[in-house]
Amino acid sequence: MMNIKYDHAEIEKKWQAKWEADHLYRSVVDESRPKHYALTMLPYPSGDLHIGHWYAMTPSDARARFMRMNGYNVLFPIGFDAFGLPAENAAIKRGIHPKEWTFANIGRMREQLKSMGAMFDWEREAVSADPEYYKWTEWFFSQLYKNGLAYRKMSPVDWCPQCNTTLAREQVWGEDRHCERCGTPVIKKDLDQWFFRTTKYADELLNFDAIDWPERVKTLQTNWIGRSEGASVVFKTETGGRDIEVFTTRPDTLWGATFMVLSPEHPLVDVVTTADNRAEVEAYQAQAARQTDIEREATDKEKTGVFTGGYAVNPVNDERIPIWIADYVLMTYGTGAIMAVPAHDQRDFEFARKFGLEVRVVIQPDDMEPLDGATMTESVPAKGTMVNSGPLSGTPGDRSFDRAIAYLEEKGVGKRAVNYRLRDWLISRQRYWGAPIPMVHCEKCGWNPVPDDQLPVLLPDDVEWKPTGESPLKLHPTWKQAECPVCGGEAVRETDTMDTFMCSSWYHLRYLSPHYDEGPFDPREYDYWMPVDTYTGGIEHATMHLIYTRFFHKALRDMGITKGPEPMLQLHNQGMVLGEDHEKMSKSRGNVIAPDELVNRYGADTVRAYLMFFARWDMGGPWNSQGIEGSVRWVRRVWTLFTDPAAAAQGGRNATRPQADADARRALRRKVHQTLRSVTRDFEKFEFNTIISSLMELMNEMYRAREAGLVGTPEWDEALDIYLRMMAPVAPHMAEELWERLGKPYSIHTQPWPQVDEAATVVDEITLVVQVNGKVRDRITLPADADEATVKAAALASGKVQKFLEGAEPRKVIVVPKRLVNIVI
RNA sequence: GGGGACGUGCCGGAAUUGGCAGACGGGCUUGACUUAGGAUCAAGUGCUCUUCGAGCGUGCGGGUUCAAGUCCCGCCGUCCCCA
Repeated sequence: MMNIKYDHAEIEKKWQAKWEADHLYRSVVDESRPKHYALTMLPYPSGDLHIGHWYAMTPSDARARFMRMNGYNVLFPIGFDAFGLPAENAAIKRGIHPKEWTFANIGRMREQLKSMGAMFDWEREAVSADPEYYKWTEWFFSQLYKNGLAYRKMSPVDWCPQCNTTLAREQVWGEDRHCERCGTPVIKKDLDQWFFRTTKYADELLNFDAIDWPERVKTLQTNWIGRSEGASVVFKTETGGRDIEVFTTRPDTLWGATFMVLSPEHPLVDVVTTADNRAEVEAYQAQAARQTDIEREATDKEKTGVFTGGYAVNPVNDERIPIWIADYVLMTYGTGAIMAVPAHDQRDFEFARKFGLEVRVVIQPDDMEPLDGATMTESVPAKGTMVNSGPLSGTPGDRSFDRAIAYLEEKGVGKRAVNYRLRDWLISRQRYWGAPIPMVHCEKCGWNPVPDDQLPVLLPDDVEWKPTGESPLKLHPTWKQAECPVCGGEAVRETDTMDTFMCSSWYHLRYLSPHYDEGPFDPREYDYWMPVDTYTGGIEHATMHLIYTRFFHKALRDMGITKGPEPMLQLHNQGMVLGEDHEKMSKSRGNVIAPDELVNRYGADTVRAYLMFFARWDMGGPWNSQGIEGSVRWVRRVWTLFTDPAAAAQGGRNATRPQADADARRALRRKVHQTLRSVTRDFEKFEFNTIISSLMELMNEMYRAREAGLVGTPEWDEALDIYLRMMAPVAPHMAEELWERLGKPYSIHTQPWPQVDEAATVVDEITLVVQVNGKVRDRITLPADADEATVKAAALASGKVQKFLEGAEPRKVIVVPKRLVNIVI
């Protein structure tokens, strides 16, 4: 008697233990087989595994398993992005050391991850907070520094007063410019900080030729980098003798520049401001500093500003134009100064009208009435023929841009220029729990990197936790003391640590050889496994991690450390699992779904199946605790079908049923191979929800086949075999158990993916829809190879069709082979 | 204000890319088996009309086409990114 009961806890425990003991998921370099590097974004060890982790990882795992069954040597590693602020906050709040907190969380999450039954190669686990890992994070910093890609600069940076640290531009979100992590609005601070020269790679980062990534991500990155072409133009000032450089995308409007506007923070404000205007200017600067960038730039806001008293000279016509300051000009875009062309820029126009400045038309669009600066009620930003523009007057709109630049270059007052919105990556963090920046400062020799043989600069364990806003490293009595690597004298360590995005920019490389100590990775492993073939994770990293990691790869490539144009060839983003209330899950809303409870109750296989089934993976959607019953039933019914196949046959009327006929057997085989075809295609395309529906359909068909007495036929046996192989990536434990019970060789996960027998999928009879004027009126069954004339005749012969024709002669008959006939009258 | 995504039964979602709208699942209704049912099995389930049959139906309004959820134009709504 077979075991009828499906005990998921026992089965999952049994196979997880066996797989681990057998190293079933160990991936090693094997030149004889094609490789496939499947990577899922590494988790932050926050404490507990979230359903979102399951949603990101288990379909990725299923895909990796599918690739493995398709003959690839698959690497599917996992690790932890273990540095970061929450650990430190826990330390401040509860007095637990960040290291202790982090590694305890990792221990718990490791077990939770194992309950997924994923094919992670745990022997490659990498933890970014481990010294054997961050040694190399530091080493990469030194490499970037030595190659001129890391530099220190005093600049106004975004500071989160809650987290007490600076943030990269990418970590500042939303209209109110809040901290990505805690939601607190950021403020500006002038600080000496370390930056990476990401802007050097701006153009290359805009090139996506070598990668197959979602359009959405490419668009986000393109917009983020924000390349615009134009000209940089130098305006001489009358006072102070220093020049103001501006960037403009409209050099063709230069003759219409009737004033200049500096950002209130612009360094030349002090220089150009006259004594009479100084008080007013300083008052305005103070007021602007209190506003957020968004408030300042809001287009519906009344324009404000003050005159500095200073004048500049428009280089194209030598006219004297006043210099104003206004908060709508931001220091962070371009040069922090603009030439104002009110006739052709709306913000400049509003400003000019408010303060009574001249509006001078220099562009006349061909399809508009002649413009008049004195009376126009809004700016005209369209291109058009240049007018009132000295020697360039009359230049048509399609040539104005290039001619204006040529003129500037000829006169030596400006040149073609490209501006990027992308900033250099600010990586300094004034916190303890991060990879130390391996730099020391000596009074005599300045900043120098810690020599490689002294890496890693270890974080001290004995630090004080005070919510002072200062890094504990700064307060440590001895840690800062160092020896200057150049002169051997006394030097001071950098106490800032690195942004954790630095750690995650190269974790895919550390997985290759997590314990290798002659370099960040073993080159043999690199040559075999890299690049990553499929990368999966959330879209929220589009302008952060995914830009950083591309930059990192390219910078390293130029140093000869990595190879190839890109680190990750294909990217797939999963959506988000929402709460049952259709809202984003959060503790405060109380709509969080805990995967551990689900696994206890239903088993990992069922949870995996439901996560793949309930929504399109790239879209995500609301959790439904009622809906998971569908997956529960599917798993259970499959179990019953396999463990009790003869029940129906033995149990009653079916016992007396004659042997199934050839048609039924052929129909079963057809359904099996049709399902195999669509499941294979859907796995290739990461369309998991339709994989599960196809498997459900086939199961329903197999139940009918069982009723029809097909158990024991070769077609039935083939169906069982193929069914389990298709199911193995989705429900690995149950598939393995049933595979064993069928007496097949261990392990199902090393079996080849079945091949579609196209001949078996061929149908010999098809049902055609017959429409009259596009409305379905009848269905006719014909041989699949019936020719058009036969189809037409059969359609017209239909009694129902005749009724609708009412004797009329068809004007047209359209035959779509194997689909329908449309009779037009 | 600019860019992008989305809008399909009561609900989650399918639709081979212009060819039977609503696959698969949840829920619900009815029935069977049961001491019992939040188990299992079977049937039904877009809306409207009187059943047969027909009409209508993929956010709204137009268009192209023999044929539109799918393509085009204009709106409305939701969400995201950038200003």
